[in-house]
Amino acid sequence: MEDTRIRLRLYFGKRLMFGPGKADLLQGIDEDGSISAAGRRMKMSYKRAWMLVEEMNAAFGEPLVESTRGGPKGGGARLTESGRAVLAHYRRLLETVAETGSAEIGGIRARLKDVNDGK
Amino acid sequence: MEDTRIRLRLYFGKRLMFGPGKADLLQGIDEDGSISAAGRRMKMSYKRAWMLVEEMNAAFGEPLVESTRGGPKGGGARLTESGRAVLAHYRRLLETVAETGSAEIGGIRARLKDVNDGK
DNA sequence: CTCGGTTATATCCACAGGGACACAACGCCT
DNA sequence: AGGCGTTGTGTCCCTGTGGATATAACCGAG
Repeated sequence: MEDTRIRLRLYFGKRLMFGPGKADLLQGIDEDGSISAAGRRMKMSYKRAWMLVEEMNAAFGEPLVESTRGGPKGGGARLTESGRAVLAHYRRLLETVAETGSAEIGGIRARLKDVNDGK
Repeated sequence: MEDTRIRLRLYFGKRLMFGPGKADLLQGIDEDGSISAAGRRMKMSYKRAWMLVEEMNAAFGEPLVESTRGGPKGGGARLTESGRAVLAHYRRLLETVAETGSAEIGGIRARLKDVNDGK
């Protein structure tokens, strides 16, 4: 039952798509305080991580990630209030989908081969 | 408001992912009665269309698409009852998500730049 | 018995996306 | 002043995903 994963992407015009990758990256930055550290942890090249951040910051009214260069630890990055809000919205959206969609998802799942839900 | 599109993919184990591409293809086959016609219409190579069909048929207990070769019109394909059911479940799932998720989606959307929602 | 249009399948190849790598800029701390 | 670790940016190259293409099998219609 729990090997069913949902991936949900939002497309706003052609400007931005927000999905699992960006969400995880935001969370990683929030936890690690660093773009590169978050990228390493999720096995994403720094270039890619940085591109995603830039894309988000460009698409939203105020940036979701603030970064600083230099300093004691070389620099770092952290989520803005807006960044945390967007991430929270996305997380809650996924929860809602998992709940309200369970019937339809179950309907599809029931027709799958290999009904190893026993146990 | 309506330029927000939702793409939702379901992953069952590592066996199958069902998403917009396969759903549209199923619908196309249902309407056209042909894999190649459906593929052409949605600008998908026959190879790709056929691969998707094979993947689905292999993953589900009973095939979603039945196909025949030869005959008056060369052959054709049509959805099984199971295929129509899966497609219907997926469509309804998307509707449910759009409804129950509108609050959270709106929350994200509100923070986007270029607030051109004024008509 | 050939024609037509489709399913089914294999081979080859172009191309974009992303990774690896290199390097500059930055600023605090010792 | 120099070092450190990060952000920021460019360049090259590899890979694998899918497109293009070719061909066989199929079968009723005319």
